[in-house]
Amino acid sequence: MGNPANLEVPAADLSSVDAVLALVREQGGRATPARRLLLEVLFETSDHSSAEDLARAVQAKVPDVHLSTIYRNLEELEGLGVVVHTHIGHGPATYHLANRTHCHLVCEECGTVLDVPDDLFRSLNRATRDRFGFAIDPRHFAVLGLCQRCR
Amino acid sequence: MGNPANLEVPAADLSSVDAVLALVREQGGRATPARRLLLEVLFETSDHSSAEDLARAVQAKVPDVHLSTIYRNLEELEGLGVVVHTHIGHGPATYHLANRTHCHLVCEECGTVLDVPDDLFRSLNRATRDRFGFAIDPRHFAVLGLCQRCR
DNA sequence: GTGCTTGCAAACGTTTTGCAGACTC
DNA sequence: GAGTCTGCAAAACGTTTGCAAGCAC
Repeated sequence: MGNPANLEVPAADLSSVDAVLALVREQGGRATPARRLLLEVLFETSDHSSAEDLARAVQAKVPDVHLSTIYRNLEELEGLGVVVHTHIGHGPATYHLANRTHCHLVCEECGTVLDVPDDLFRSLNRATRDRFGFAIDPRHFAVLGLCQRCR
Repeated sequence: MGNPANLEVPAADLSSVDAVLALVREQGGRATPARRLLLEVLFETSDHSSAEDLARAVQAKVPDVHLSTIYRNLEELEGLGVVVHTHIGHGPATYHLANRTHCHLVCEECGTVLDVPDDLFRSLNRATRDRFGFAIDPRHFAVLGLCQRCR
């Protein structure tokens, strides 16, 4: 209610890999090695990882997990509210655990990514809502511009 | 100065196709048929056109202009400050004459695109500038969210 | 054993690039 | 004639999909 972002995803239990796998099983899914490995990597990683990055990290543990499996699992986990993806300017989408989401400012010049709190967008959200009935989701797409150094 | 957006592009003379072609020639470029046709289409079109859309419109006049030529010319014209491109959610980039730029709100659910005035972003720009030294460019990427109907 | 999941290969949509010939100035 | 621009084909990029075999339950 006081939340400026609209999150359609239900809040899932993200306390551990096993908790997520239990949720997966509850929904009729299976606890496969590939899925567990991907979750382990997601729990270990904190920065902005593309599907390719995640695949590399998983493959460092078990080599023959295919990139398409990573994509399919990310999609599944996103539907469960476990994972969220963000588009950071050009280039590939990045994926995080849903409880680590935040907004991004990306420099068009040097590509620097600034992680910023949601509350920055509160007044924009109020304005778009009042004037257009539009509720922004500032986490899904980054906002581009010029960072301090490049201006 | 009172402009919330930072436009690196110099203000080009966009009064007519010929004015732009004169500018192109000034920069050592040439006034080719393909380039003239693309400019004509850009002057005639007002809505959000992808490179493919523009190619189709050009090809309706002269069939054998290739899509790669459209891309190359759009890139050139963008460097000259004549054209600007915007990313509207997923899907292809859209191109406009630089003097017709504006900001976009895009519904994640139904895809509706709302054209909105720059001044909506003024307070966000102030906040990112004060707190992070970051000057947003709200025209380059659309802001996603949920429109009135889909909420 | 049912049926979800996987690896692989191949396609996808958008954009970029290498090249030889054609055109503008 | 110098150098830009073109069409074409092919590649690049991130992502999705079809399929038969493989695994979780």
